[in-house]
Amino acid sequence: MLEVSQIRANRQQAIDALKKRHIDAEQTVNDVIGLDDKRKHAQFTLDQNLGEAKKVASEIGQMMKEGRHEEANSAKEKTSELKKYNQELDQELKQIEVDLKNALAGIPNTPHESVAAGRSSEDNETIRSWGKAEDASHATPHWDLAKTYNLIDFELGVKISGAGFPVYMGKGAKLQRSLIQFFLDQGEKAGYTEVIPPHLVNAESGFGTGQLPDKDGQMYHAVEDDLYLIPTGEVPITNIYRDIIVADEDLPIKNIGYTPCFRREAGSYGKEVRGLNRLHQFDKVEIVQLSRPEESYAALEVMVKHVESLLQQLELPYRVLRLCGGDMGFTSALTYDLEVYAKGQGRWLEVSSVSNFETYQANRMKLRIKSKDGEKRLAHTLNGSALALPRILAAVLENNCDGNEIKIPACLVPYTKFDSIA
RNA sequence: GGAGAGUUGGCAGAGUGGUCGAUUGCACUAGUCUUGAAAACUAGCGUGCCGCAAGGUACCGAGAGUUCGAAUCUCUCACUCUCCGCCA
Repeated sequence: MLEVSQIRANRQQAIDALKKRHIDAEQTVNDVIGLDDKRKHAQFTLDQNLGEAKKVASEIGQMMKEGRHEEANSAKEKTSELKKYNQELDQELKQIEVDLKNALAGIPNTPHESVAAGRSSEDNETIRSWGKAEDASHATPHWDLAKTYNLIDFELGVKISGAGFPVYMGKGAKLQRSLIQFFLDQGEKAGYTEVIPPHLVNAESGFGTGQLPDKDGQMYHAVEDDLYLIPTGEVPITNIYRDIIVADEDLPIKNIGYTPCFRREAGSYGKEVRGLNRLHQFDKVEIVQLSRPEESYAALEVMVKHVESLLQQLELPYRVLRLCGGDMGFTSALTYDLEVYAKGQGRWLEVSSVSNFETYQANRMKLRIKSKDGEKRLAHTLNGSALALPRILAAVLENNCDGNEIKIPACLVPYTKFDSIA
């Protein structure tokens, strides 16, 4: 959620920045400022009236104490009208606050100045790439390899749950688990503290990181208990710090966590989503940072480098993209996507998304920093996949198969305890 | 799932209708004292909103209600603890 004070101070910049998302925010921004004006006025009037009511009440108390009952009774009668009026004002103020919050929550984050104004993934900018994306028209896609080598059973998953819920088996399961362990260990080396958060969250948490109300239909909802299955570890891990004031000297705060992720992916079908490319349940290791505003963009770069080092150790060719305004998530100010080249499909697969949300999530969550001299300000939040498992697994299988056996990348062998799948 | 007891500021813990946003202790910050530290003493020390400020206003788990007036009374919900039941 954008801050009203920022919108007021930089009204035109905000509108211009949102144009990169192809949103004309002029009307909404004016509405927000108008509602905020109304809110301030209503708050002022209410406070004044409450003060008056309070004064009368304490006077009555004094009269009662002194036994002046008649005076007290006549004063009581006079206050009833004031009381009624205050109730109306209170309702009015609450309504304005709800309207204002809804209007604000409906505005996406303002893109960073480096973000281009494109419309779709076509307009994303490739920042750099590593490794060679070999032509391999004869290479095999992972869904065939998974079957040949008995690593993943997609049909079995269909029986148990439905499409998009694969069953990993034997060395496939071990490889998956090894990747998770490798990612966690690398994160710990980079200074992240591991957490294992809940996999179901309440609506407040969903709102805090911005999944609600924007992406309501994309999450599984356990209606009976009004809990949502997490679409990413970002939600529970970032919400650890909801309604928290952190001491400046405790920053940056760096957490890493492995969680399964659940996404409804309503309406997806076709070869783009075949095999492991898009699932309803998948595993991911997520890194989250809370940062001082002036340090958040430096932190973002370091996070991207961390993800790159994982891909390099896995020897997977990749490229780093800076997303354009039209392709960027609702809550993000700047997002880098990392894509690996999957030889068997001849495609780039998105395996990580690293974002700086600036104060957008912090404002929703009321996550603040308190400096030594008592000054309070909103923190910046950042997160990134480090990494998302299924597509990494797909790329590892496709890129390391020589037609005979699949070689395990050296960095994983200490975890898998086998160096090839034959 | 059943029965009972609770939920107050960073922590502990008073407060059962009228200057209570809240006694006190600990922790924390600054100062005095000290060669330094400790101790002692002094002062400060929650959050939101309105306001240039002075100040005002709201918040005692959440929401609603009774009352001129609620931390205190009533109702609903959430959570915690104890006992019983069930269970990896």
